[in-house]
Amino acid sequence: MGNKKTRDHIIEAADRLFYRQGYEHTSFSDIADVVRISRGNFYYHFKTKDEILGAVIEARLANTQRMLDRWEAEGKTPADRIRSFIHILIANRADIKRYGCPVGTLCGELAKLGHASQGEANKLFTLFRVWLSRQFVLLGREADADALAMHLLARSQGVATLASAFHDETFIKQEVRQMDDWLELCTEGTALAE
Amino acid sequence: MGNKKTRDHIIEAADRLFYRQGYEHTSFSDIADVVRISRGNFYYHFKTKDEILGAVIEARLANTQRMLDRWEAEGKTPADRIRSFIHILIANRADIKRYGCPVGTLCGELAKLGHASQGEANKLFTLFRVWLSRQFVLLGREADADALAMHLLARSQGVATLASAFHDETFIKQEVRQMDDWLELCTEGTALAE
DNA sequence: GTCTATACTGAGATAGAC
DNA sequence: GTCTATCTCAGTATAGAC
Repeated sequence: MGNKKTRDHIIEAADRLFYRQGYEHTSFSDIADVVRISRGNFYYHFKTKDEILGAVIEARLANTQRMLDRWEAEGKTPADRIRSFIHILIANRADIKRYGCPVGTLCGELAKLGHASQGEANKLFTLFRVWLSRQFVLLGREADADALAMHLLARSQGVATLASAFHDETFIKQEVRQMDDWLELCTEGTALAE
Repeated sequence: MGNKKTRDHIIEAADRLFYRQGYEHTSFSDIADVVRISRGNFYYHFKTKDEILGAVIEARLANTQRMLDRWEAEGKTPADRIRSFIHILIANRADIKRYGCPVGTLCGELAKLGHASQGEANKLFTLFRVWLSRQFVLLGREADADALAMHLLARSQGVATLASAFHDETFIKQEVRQMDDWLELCTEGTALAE
């Protein structure tokens, strides 16, 4: 409908700013400055700030799903695909060091705010959880696939949190190596996870 | 100096509210309501909101140090002491499920705000890191003591983040069991961490 | 579809009486 | 040491011109 560009620009700018500064700490002016529109014009595209958040989460869900689909298509084995997940920590290490994980920090903030979009944001986690779980099933770990998925998610989150607190990229690489080793063990038969 | 009670009440209330609602989202009115004083009276005790945050972090640092000292005194072996750390996840699981880890979420928020007290808050992590590292040295893991400490810290953080997102206490217990097993392996000779 | 002007609210902060 | 009253400012949101 009409000009979709401005709306998309707003969502894109809001996405970045929410990640870097947090949702509550980001004002309309902040977004308007980036998009180069007036604050007034803003309300033509979104009636409230919550609405922007909704659109941002929606966009993130779509982008995440696309990424998972790509990993699914490109990875030859389930182990390869899980490694794609593990290695986003490396690919995004510069941002993670500065702003933490985009999913974890957003969900954390919305939880504290008691925000209505909490549930939607948590779906980002669910997307990864279900996808990883499926890969572990393909790996022959039907019995504990979901537990393994949650375990890996948790480790990634922890790495992001500490890397951010200590501004330490080396730590990320170190832990990624351990996760790779751990995955290796997972693929060898049906022994215990660790 | 004079009435120390009100000041302490303010710090205590602010501490709770910052944990549950986040620092930025907590207003003077929120704190004043809990302490049952007027907003005006507030400024007799603290000149700015940042000053309250400083006092809260100071109090948390002191409390954390006391807790570590207690663990040190009570734990017979280094492994026992490390287990004290791991098991705070169990002891505080109800709060963690609702509000995440008090250290991780505060440091995360201050990082996004670009707040001046970021460094002070991160000292909370350092307190745990150094203490854990010392325990691993006593365990005979001089070579990788700090890496093990960071690894354990990261896992705790990840568990707290996901437990909060999925409102899942069972997951906490499950992961704590795995961390106990992992610690067991650490104590057996000088093999690889995992 | 974009702008300017403006209303309204809540938050941090100050002044001064008691 | 605590209160009420008040100031200032930033942020969300609206109205209406262009």
